[in-house]
Amino acid sequence: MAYNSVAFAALADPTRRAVFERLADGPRAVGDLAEGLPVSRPAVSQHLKVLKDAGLVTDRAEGARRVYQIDPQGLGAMRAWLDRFWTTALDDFAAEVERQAREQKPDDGKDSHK
Amino acid sequence: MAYNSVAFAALADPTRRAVFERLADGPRAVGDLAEGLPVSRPAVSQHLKVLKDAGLVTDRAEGARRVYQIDPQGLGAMRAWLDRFWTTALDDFAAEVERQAREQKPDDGKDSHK
DNA sequence: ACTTACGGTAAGTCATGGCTTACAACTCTG
DNA sequence: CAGAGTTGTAAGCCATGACTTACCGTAAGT
Repeated sequence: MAYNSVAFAALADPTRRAVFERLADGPRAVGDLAEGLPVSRPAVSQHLKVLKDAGLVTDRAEGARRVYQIDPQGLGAMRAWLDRFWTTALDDFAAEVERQAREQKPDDGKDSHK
Repeated sequence: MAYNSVAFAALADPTRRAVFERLADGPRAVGDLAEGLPVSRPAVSQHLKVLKDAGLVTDRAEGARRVYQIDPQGLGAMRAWLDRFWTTALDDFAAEVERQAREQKPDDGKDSHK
């Protein structure tokens, strides 16, 4: 419930989004994620902690390595939050278009014959 | 296209999300939005600029006042971005559950030898 | 034209957080 | 057991950004 509040902050950082996008190809270990990214491995480790706290990824031990993968939980919370505004946004947008149309031709009575 | 990159950063801030949520009730003016929030009016104005640049709100002049409302554009971009990971996340999650189940009872027929 | 209301912008302060290097803990291999 | 490989954490530096007050432009009312 309180997940989305941290989730948006988690995905706000470009580097963190890059890490998250890499996880879209499937589960990966930390060092594997780090190489190719323009930041150090500890930085990636810190980013993964933030993503984990946001409920966006999960981690499991695999020998000496630690494998991370995308967690549907945080993702679902964000989708739900956005959907709360989706219909409202569309309604407001439609109303705005209508408003502008009335502004364009104020002579309109009731029936526009063409 | 490049909208979602700024959109997540825009919704990362709690105050900005509060402003955005207030807009869910319908279009409002700046001063109207400001009162009730724990920050000054210029702060709200700055937040609205960020939300506007992110394609999350639109503004129109209404006399001396400026009315803001939610814009479907940025919202749609975010939904699209999240949906790219949604199916992947569910697949990975299902695979993880399956993996843990195999770990619990290694006598299963699939790969019982090690 | 003067005054009031509304809102965007500039300048400056201060906390947040992203990055680095250094170090500690843990696992596997020889 | 020793050494290499893999990862999390601590400490410190520094850029970003959220907030404030002060100011300016614009629009309506008298």
